[in-house]
Amino acid sequence: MPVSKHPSLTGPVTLASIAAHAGVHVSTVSRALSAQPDGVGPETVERIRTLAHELGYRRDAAAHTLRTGRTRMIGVLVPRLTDVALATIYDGIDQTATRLGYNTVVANTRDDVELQRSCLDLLLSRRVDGLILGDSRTDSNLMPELQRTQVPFVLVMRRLPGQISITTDDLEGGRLAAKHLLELGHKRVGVVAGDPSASTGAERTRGFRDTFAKAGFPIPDEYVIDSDFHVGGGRRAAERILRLPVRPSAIFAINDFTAIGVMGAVRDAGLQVGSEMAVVGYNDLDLAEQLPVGLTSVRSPLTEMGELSVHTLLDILQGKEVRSRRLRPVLMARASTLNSR
Amino acid sequence: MPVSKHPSLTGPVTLASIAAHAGVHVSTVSRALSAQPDGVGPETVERIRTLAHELGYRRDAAAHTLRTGRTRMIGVLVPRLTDVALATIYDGIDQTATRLGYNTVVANTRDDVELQRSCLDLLLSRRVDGLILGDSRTDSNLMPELQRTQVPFVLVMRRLPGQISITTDDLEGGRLAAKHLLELGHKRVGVVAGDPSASTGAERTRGFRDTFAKAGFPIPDEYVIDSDFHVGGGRRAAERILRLPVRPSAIFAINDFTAIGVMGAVRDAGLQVGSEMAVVGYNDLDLAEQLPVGLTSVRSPLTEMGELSVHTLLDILQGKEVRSRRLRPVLMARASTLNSR
DNA sequence: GACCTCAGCGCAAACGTTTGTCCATAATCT
DNA sequence: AGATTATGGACAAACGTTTGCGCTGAGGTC
Repeated sequence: MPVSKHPSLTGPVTLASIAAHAGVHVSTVSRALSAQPDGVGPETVERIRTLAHELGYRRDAAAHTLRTGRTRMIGVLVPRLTDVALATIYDGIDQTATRLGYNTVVANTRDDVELQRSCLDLLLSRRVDGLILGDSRTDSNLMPELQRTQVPFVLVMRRLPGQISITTDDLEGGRLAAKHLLELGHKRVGVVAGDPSASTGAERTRGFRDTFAKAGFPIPDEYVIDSDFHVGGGRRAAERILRLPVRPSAIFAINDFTAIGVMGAVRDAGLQVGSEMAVVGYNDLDLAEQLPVGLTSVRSPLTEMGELSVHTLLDILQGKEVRSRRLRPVLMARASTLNSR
Repeated sequence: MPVSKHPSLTGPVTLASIAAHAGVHVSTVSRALSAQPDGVGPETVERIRTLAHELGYRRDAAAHTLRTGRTRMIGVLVPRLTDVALATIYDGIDQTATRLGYNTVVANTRDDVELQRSCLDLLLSRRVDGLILGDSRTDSNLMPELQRTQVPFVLVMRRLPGQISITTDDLEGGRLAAKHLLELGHKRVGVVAGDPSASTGAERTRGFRDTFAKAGFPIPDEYVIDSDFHVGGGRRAAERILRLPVRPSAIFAINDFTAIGVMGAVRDAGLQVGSEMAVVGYNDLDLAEQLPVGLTSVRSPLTEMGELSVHTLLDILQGKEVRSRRLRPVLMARASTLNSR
């Protein structure tokens, strides 16, 4: 416990103040407090360390960064943390980073290109050692600018051509959902397609549509509604789908939150989720299984993606060769489709 | 666009390098780039600013902090961001802070007292101007230590006696839930009580139990199960409640996520949520309304709590007098209780 | 025309670290 | 015993900003 046994120094406790107390030079204190105290006697190290602890010393991050040029910080950009999928990835990132001696600082860009730029500026001016981007979009041209800064980065969750990324195989995920519905006999289906500028939205939708097309049941464009990635967007998109002249028997939603919105719309249309309208989500958040009607969902290993993105970034920082990874999705079938015999 | 018209300077662009280009002193550049450029000619300001922009200058946060002692950063501590309620609060915090010219840095403490301390150390060594704590616990003694650091802070979501906090009136929220169930004729109910060391858990539960007791139906201890705040914890607690010799007709869950876990357990026990087992949640996340069985929930203004906590903290920073706030909760009745006639 | 004012800018110190270099003392070797 | 080598520590510079102060010269006042 940093008790104030040494009331003489009231101001902020710095290396200099510790040095004054210990009667040594500030550089000695610095070395004594460093991880490998070279060139300082063992008992001096001990004496200084306990003194520092007693005084409640905390290394000043700003000064440290200024001097060394390194922050041991990695910046993370996500669309929004209220999306549990992204929050889970960030959780994986933060845990792994912490374990490896790094800190993270996260910013929400709301899928807004302007905000993306300003958040990036912020992180760069904080001199992050590297970046993990969870919000990459095909309609933004941040990448060339980013590469000019020389700050290493990896993408997570969403891909972009030519960039290192850690994602799930979203094409395959879309296919899995489609095959599942096809096996259950669905021929006419709707899609809540998410944001086409995000690779998640685009690829999950494409994998899904391609599979239905190959099976002989191409999905007309009016059955595919773009949306955001949230409950409200799913709800609104589903309302449009349910108003179509020929109602589909199943709806594939781009993620679990939009799927819940779909469920709400289906319910309010007087239909039973599962028996009268099959619903498939994506990500398999832990709440999917517990919903009153268990939600069939394509599981993607979110925490693992977070971990992997940190490891990849750190490999880059150490000059290692790295490659993109696409993790394998798995379909978890539940009542929201299985009760649709 | 920061085009590299000036290839001469390849290194990082600093005030000094701009000064060299412009043929002025570094201090002039500093002033020209500051918000109110005093003592610099208007045309010099203009010239330097465009030059800085062309070179892609970004103020070095570390040096700025080191010199000024201020960071315009506020640190935020939350149990975990995968909890949508906390993520929403953080979203409110971050948006408001950004709007007011502050940045936020968040850390997850997982309701772990050890982690709390180390995260706090981290934020303090980063010299945050103030702190917003969303993870305060009655079983941790961080407060005295924190007060010694002189860094201003406010609590959000959870209260602690004697500290400035922005919360909802959780006692009242618990009462609202109880009154609602009493009006519907429920006499024997279970409670998924959350973490008793968090004021949210303790007070929602207390308000709920007190109201039932006053109505003549005290809730026995074995019908009140402590839990965490997540889906899995809700599920496990509900499983225990459902195994009780005399099964209750309703379950009050400490938040919406645990309520979803309760719904899963109820469903798997072969009961219909709503008609056979009423369920009440807390927070009214936007997904509550859209669930296959709409979840009755006590709405708490999460985003507003976030905003208010920032304003309060900034008021403290400006030396203003501030007071704790308890926002009013509202019960949103839906199918998970209304279909339980 | 001498004096003052003040705008515009340069000078230098300081913030708290880290780290290469150097010096004194003590220990080791021949 | 003298020369050499570790060893423990001091010294000082540097990282990029900000900011109080001082200097110069142009314009205004009497």
